[in-house]
Amino acid sequence: MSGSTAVRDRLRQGHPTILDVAERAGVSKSLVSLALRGSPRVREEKREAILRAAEQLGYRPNAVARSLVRKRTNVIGVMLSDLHNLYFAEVVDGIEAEALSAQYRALINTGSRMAEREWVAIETLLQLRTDGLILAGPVLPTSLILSAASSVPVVLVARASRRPSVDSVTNDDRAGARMAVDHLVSLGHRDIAHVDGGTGAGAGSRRSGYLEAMRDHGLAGAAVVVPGTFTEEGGAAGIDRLLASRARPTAVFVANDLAAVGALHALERHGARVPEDVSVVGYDNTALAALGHIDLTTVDQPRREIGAMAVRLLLQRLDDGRDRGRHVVLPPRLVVRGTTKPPRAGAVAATSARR
Amino acid sequence: MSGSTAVRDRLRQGHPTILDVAERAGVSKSLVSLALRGSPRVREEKREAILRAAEQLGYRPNAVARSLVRKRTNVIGVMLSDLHNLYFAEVVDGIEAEALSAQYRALINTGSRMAEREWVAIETLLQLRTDGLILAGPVLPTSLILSAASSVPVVLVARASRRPSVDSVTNDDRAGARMAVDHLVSLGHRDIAHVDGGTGAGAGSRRSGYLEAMRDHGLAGAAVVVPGTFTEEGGAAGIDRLLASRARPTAVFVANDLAAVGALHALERHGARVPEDVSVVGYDNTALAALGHIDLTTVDQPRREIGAMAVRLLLQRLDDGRDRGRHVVLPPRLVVRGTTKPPRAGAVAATSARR
DNA sequence: GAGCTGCATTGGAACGTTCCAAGACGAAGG
DNA sequence: CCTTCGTCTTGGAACGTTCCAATGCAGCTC
Repeated sequence: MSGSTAVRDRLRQGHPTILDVAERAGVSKSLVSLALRGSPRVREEKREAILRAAEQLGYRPNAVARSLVRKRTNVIGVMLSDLHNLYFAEVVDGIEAEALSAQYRALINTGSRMAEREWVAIETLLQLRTDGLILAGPVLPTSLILSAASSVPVVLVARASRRPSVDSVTNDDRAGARMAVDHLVSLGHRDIAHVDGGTGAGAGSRRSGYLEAMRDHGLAGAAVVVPGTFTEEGGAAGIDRLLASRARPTAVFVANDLAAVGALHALERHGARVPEDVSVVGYDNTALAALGHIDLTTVDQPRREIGAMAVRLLLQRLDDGRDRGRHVVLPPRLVVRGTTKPPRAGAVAATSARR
Repeated sequence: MSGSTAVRDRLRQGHPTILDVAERAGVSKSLVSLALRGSPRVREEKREAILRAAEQLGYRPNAVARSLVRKRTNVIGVMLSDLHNLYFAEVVDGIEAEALSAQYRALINTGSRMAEREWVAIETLLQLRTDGLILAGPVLPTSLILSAASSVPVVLVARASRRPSVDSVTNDDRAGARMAVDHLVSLGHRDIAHVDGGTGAGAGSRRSGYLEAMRDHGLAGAAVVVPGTFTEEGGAAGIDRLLASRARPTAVFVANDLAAVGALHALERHGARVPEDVSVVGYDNTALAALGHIDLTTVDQPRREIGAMAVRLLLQRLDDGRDRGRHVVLPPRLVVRGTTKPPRAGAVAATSARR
């Protein structure tokens, strides 16, 4: 017995285990396990001895071993398509807060916006046996998402899904786009263009929302959509294309904040002042929009809430055994800042006259 | 034998294991293990049968079990103090690329800039037995960092260290600050103020670099430092304070980009045009600075390289058994954009006259 | 045809936990 | 004095891998 102790000591290089604690406290490994997990049926005196021994040895539970036997890691894997997009930072805040309060940990992995890298990230999380997966803004094909979902609960964030095997949390892009248009119309704008987001997540719905709102306001004839992307360059290129083809509109609704900043700069280049000559509305209310120097009117997505909801959906599948798909759509909110104001009298008249 | 098979099948709910694959392929678990890891000493015919069986069952290796026996997870834990800071996004790119090429995975956890949450994040990674830890911009006390470092190799990013047990990678903040000043001086500025970064990482060195450079240019008398922070508000408040106390300088070096954007806005508020009236230089060259609408002259940190270097330092300890501390300091680089230009003749004259 | 060699394959132990059925022990009850 | 009970404690099995020593077997040599 003391022989085996000697061997343990001699060979020890790594972390102390529950057996080391047991030996030092003079109890069995089982009791150590019980005590460390706070079981009420451990005699007070032994509990103290065990905690003391663990403390002295610098014992730290091995989550790997625990996960193996429990068949649960209590970890939620988060695949972030793009760390550079500030939009996701706050979503992650919501995920972490909600996960923590349910005794789960969130582990993040990123995909650098490339389908292949995203799959590597997901495969890694699956091999680590995370209890559930949150995919934030994935660009990879639905078939791969479904294949991941066949082995673990999956929630999609910022990408819609109708599948019963994959939950999703999105904001109501269509409604948000309508809010943007409604706001501009209420300021007196009628000549409102849209720089769209191409294949970006939610871009299609934002475009539809814009078109619907224009129609509802009787402005279908004034609606113009120019192609763009969710990038600064995309927004700037959209403005260039817009101004090349027609008279300057009095307002532009751009598909997201980053593109809106690009649009702001392009308008400036073209000699148009914002908001005096042209009003600009973005989408997402990222930290960028809130900068004093940019001060962009935009549509806010409840990002923390989106993250928290994603975790809740996961836990419902994990703990309550739900197996029907849930697709939550959260309402956005207009945030009025400095890039929108009523059009100048002349501009309005011109547009009215044209109709 | 077929009895136990039936039991396995009936009870199967979770993931298929190596045993399921072995059974289906008609070989032992050991051979499956060998084949899946690409050992050359498995007969071709069996290898194919095994791969086919694994494929059909949708087998996915259990990294938890593997880690337990190998006593290695091949995972590098990354604790990010703040996801909202774009500075770290690119550092993570470097970390991921370098880790991937060395067959490691990077797993990220965040601390929300609160020491307590940072410790939770680190503790989680330690319990998961990540092979090494990269702490990016941690705010927690050195004692805790040392305690983590006693059980696993730790590299600090964007926080200097002199300890032998903890490696670090930083940029040469002092040299970067000098570059900023040198640039302004070479444009003809002499009245150059500095809005500092308070307790932010590197802020102290940037301040020293500024003061040294001013002294070296014979401008010690013109040096002014006003307190700020690494935030937009910090930069704006710095400008407010600066202009309240004295005549407007012709140039300002602000401790980081975010604060510089705040400064830009504050200067605008005070009726000073940038760069016509005042030149502004930031630090970090984050994505923010590159926005066309902001176009900030700034000092670039080689962020990808910093991340990659952090991984390399970790691997040296892990694989080559290095145990002396290494503290790498990488050179920054000036990026000239639109917020700096020579001072107007009058302004220079005024300052010169004053001396 | 016995012994050797080398290759392909195998079973068992180990990793550090949790869980479970069962053990030890003293007190209470008959 | 023997049971029974309850409380606290224990050893062994299991989780899914990897690693290692050992086995089987074919072909070769003498």
